[in-house]
Amino acid sequence: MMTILPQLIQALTETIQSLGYPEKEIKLSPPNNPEFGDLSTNLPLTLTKDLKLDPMAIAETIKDELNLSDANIDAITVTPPGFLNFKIGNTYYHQVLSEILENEQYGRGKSGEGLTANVEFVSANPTGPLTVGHGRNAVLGDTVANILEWNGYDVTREYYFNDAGRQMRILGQSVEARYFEILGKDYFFPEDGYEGNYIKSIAQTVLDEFGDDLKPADEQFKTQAEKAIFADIEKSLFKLGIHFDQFTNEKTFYENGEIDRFLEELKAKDLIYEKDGATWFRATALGKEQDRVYIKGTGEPTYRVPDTAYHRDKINRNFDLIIDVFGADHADTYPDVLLALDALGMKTEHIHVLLYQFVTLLRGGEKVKMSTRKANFVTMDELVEEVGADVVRYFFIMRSVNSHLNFDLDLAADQSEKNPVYYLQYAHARICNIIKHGESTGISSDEEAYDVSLLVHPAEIKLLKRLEQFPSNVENALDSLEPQTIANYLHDTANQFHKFYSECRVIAEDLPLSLARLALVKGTRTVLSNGLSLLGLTAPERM
RNA sequence: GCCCCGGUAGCUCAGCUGGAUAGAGCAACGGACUUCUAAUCCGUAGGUCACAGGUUCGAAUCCUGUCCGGGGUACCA
Repeated sequence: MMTILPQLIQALTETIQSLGYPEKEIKLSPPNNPEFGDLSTNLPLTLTKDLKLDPMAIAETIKDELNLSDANIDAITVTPPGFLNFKIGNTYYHQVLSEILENEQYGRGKSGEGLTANVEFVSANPTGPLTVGHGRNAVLGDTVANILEWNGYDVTREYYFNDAGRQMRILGQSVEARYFEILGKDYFFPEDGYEGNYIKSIAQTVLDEFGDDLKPADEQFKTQAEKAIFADIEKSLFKLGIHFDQFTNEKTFYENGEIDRFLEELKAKDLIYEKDGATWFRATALGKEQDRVYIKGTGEPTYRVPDTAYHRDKINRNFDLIIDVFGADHADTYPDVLLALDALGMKTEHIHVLLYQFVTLLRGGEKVKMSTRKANFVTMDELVEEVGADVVRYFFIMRSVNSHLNFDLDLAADQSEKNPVYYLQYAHARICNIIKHGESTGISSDEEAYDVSLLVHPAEIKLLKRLEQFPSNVENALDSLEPQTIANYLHDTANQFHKFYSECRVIAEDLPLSLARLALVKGTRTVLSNGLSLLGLTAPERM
């Protein structure tokens, strides 16, 4: 079936050509006011200047010249100051419904077919449990990966971590201190050490497994801490329905020589120099305001170095699309990474950074200050335990990444029955119940012929119009990488369904109408269920 | 100082690649269940889209400036 939008654009293009008008990009969009029809274009307004004519007159001329006999257009109108409006015939929407019912995967796009994508997200170092702060990253990354997959991409979900740096060293020392504390021996708790109780239980585990004669600075303190914490992190992610295809360790790039090689190459381009006992990256030579330290006086590289080597590695793995999900605190660092890669002649245009603003947790109306080190945080596990994975995912995905997110714990927990995610799921559950009810009374559109053209009630048509927009909505989410648009779409669709439900009885005396409405209800279920699964939410059959 | 993000209803936020009368949820008020699920629907009330200029036929949306909040500007990540 031909979608109506390209059909209209083509007809308009041909018309302005035959009229000898200059070529313009043609935009068609649904007007706010339904009285103006289903699609409107400002084309006449954009032509006003070139033609030096009244836009209303241009609109009338185009209208008269348009040949839309093949399309399902019921009416074309012209409204001030110069809009051209199209009213789409119900037949078109009836065809859309038939299409949905033939295709369980309605809305799936093909633009990523044959392409690969890498989505790097979470990437929290294993120094403690995942906090709510990591939750936004995790849900965002996983949802974007879902969207890419749904559009045909072969997606690798990747978690990058660092177990060679300062944070991890202090983690090991923290465990070591608790170990000797348990043994009643002298111990040294590091400045900036990790204070959480989980450190003590890791120390106890080390004691149980390795005995009481470990010496200070034994590797096992750090190794066991990392192992235990990583196991917890993976468990927490699993509860949110998130899994990773690959974990990449920063250490790899030291061991395989990539970092040395990378530094050598920059040096060959005179982008590396020594000053004040440190090694610097000459970013100013590439247009930046200041140079950056690459290797500290202590001999330890700064995080930019392995990060850059890691990104080079991702580029070399030949993904068609590379996505990094970072918190706002990384806003200033990734440009340096890209800069160094550009300087080495690597292509970076296919790297997209998804930068999200921070989450503020509210409890009892108060901001909850969080620090992993101080163990003063709300973990993802606690949150998921309290409100459930669906609510957590929906809360994190329903807002734009550019917005600071206030997560009110009391609201999420206490008023969970009024949570918007239930609104969507309830629509799905209602649908399932209607279908079940139909079957119990011997009415099923699976078994009997139905006639979609019986759907003419305004509530039915409005719902159909929503369903028709699902594919373009998904496409839009893919292009913009803004998953909240899908959440918004689903909310509107559920709203249209609930209205339909309250106005139109599905299973009723009129058998042909019942069957047609049952078909509409099933089409709605397909859209809701596909949309919910894109967001990683469950689609319950009962609530 | 400079850079990034935000400022829209009482609260949390959509809408922002310029369109026609600015929306939702929560909170408030008033209606609708002998009916396929009332976790729903209908209605009322609620706005100087931070402020000031500019561009345009048209600005919440684009540009400039100011103010406020968050983040960054580390030899932390």
